Amino acid sequence: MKIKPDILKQSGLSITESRKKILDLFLETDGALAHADIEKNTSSAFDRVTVYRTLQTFVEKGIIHQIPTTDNSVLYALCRQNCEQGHHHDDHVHFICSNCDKTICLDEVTVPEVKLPKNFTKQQSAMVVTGICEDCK
Amino acid sequence: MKIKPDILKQSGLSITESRKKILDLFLETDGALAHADIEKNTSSAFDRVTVYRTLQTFVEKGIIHQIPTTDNSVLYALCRQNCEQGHHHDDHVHFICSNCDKTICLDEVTVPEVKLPKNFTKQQSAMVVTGICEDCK
DNA sequence: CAATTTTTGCACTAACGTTGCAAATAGTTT
DNA sequence: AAACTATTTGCAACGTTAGTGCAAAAATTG
Repeated sequence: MKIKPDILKQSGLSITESRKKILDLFLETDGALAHADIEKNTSSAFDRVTVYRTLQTFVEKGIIHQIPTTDNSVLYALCRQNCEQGHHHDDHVHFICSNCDKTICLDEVTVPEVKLPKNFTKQQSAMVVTGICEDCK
Repeated sequence: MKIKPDILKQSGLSITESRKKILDLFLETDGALAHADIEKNTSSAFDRVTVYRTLQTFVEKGIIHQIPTTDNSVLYALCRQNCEQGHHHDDHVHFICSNCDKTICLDEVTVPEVKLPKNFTKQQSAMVVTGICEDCK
């Protein structure tokens, strides 16, 4: 398990209550978190705006990444593995359970390469699989 | 090119001005459309609410599908190929151009299969690639 | 073309996200 | 450790986006 202040310090961020708490939440949580989840889980200890700004900052610094969804919600997740030192791999597959609605980073499953049509250049790719997770089976 | 009334009729929908117009838009457009694009392109001929409801209905009936994004916007697209008779394939890759911001359905590029960890069951999968499209090259 | 069903538009409400600015907190210097 | 500087936070206000109930209008049915 990583030590929170380290993650923040390595990213050149001041260490504040909200950042520690929100980072904590990510470290404790299996799946991905939506803005609303964070507000709920911090029992509104912080202002909505702070949460927005913290998430924004974390994304900029590469601490968390965003997960695409089809339902107008933005999800954020921390990569567990191989993402220690600032540079960030979010090339793994995300899994959304249609039963419990949790979003899980499948760190072991890498997004496969696809052959794009001529004259298309790839920068990034993301993959989301929906289905039933191991807990709901 | 498909004939609009047919698509509507086949889905068991009444044929109305708004539905024809919005369906038209999708048939004319290369890429995906956001709610806002539709309002703009119909020059506000219809109420916002009508647009929302029309899109909802189209998704339910499998005429259009939603595209996952990371930026809190919902995009809708019509499948060009192999989606005639009600049943719907949205198993192709979506491409978002980081230059012109258009979202394009790569109907020819199928989402590759991935091997999920034990006890995960797949229902659907989606893949989004960002990069530079053929027009911006 | 009249009766029934469906769809539309309006008004209202709710949720989400952003910005400016003053107060508070964290980092830095001596 | 105190004083200074820089950063971050919370509040208030604002704007946009999305959803609902209900009466009017349009479409379908016979």
